Amino acid sequence: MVNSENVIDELKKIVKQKGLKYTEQREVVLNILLHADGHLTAEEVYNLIKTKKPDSNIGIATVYRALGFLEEVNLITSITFGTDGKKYESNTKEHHDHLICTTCGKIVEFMDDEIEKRQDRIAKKNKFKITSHSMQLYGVCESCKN
Amino acid sequence: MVNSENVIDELKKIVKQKGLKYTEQREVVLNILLHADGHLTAEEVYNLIKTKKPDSNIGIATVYRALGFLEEVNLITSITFGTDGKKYESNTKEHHDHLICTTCGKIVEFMDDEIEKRQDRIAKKNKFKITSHSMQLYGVCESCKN
DNA sequence: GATAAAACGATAATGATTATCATTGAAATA
DNA sequence: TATTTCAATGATAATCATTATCGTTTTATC
Repeated sequence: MVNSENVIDELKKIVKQKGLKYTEQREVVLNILLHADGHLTAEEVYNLIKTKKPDSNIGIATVYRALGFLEEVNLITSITFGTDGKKYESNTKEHHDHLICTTCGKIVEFMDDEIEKRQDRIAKKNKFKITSHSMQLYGVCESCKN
Repeated sequence: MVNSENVIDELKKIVKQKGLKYTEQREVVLNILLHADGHLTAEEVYNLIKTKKPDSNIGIATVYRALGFLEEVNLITSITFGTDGKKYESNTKEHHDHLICTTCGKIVEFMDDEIEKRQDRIAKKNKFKITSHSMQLYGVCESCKN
């Protein structure tokens, strides 16, 4: 588990290394994801910024750009499911997969070492060099079963 | 492994059971997916129908409706990845997951019983009733490594 | 401070998907 | 078989998420 400051430093390092310019907007977007636990759409990130920093004049396009950039440099991750577009979360948490209730939208995160190991083995067998993976179990949670 | 006729019969049964009306269009869409091996977008299904049955006057909206319906009744499955929308495949094949090359788009299908078992266990532990799952490993395939 | 290029905000454009609506056609019934 | 009803269709407008454009603003370098 990494703390926020380290991640911001990481961002600064990456930006410098790529010869790009450091802007507050990317930092703000990353910060939102660092502190919101859960999975946010671009729209949700945008609205949170508007709420938390009413004076900041960030545009929705910049949010999309920042999210794209942050994902590209691997500081955040996206998953797509359901109907409301890509959802993002920061990469400071341990890696995990998702159990999703298709009725209420509740998301439970889990991790299983054995599954991870088997995934690696399968990739190796097929001569793939794995960069990431995504796994979702869909179903109905206990409180929605009734 | 099921043959096409059985699946068409299955469709007929479902439609009747739901008190709906049987139409050629849904059958045509299902047939396309039964015979195309691979994963097709709605657009691709539409174009294939246009090619294979130039006289058929099917509309793109109907293709979307048919795909939605067929997925709902579990005759086909969709996965979403990359940038060109939902992709569909028929459910006549054995269940499997996907290994996707992010460079050339190649898809390798695989199945691992141990992973499946573990998924069930995880669901049970969290008191979810699983309806489906989706798992993708992303990476670079052998021929793209160079 | 001057300069160049990156990044921005506003917003138009795009592309996939969904909704609308008048018309067609399947199937139950007379 | 003709009638009736309502699901389904085709055409297309509308929507929604995302991306591209473009003139302006910032950042980093000199």
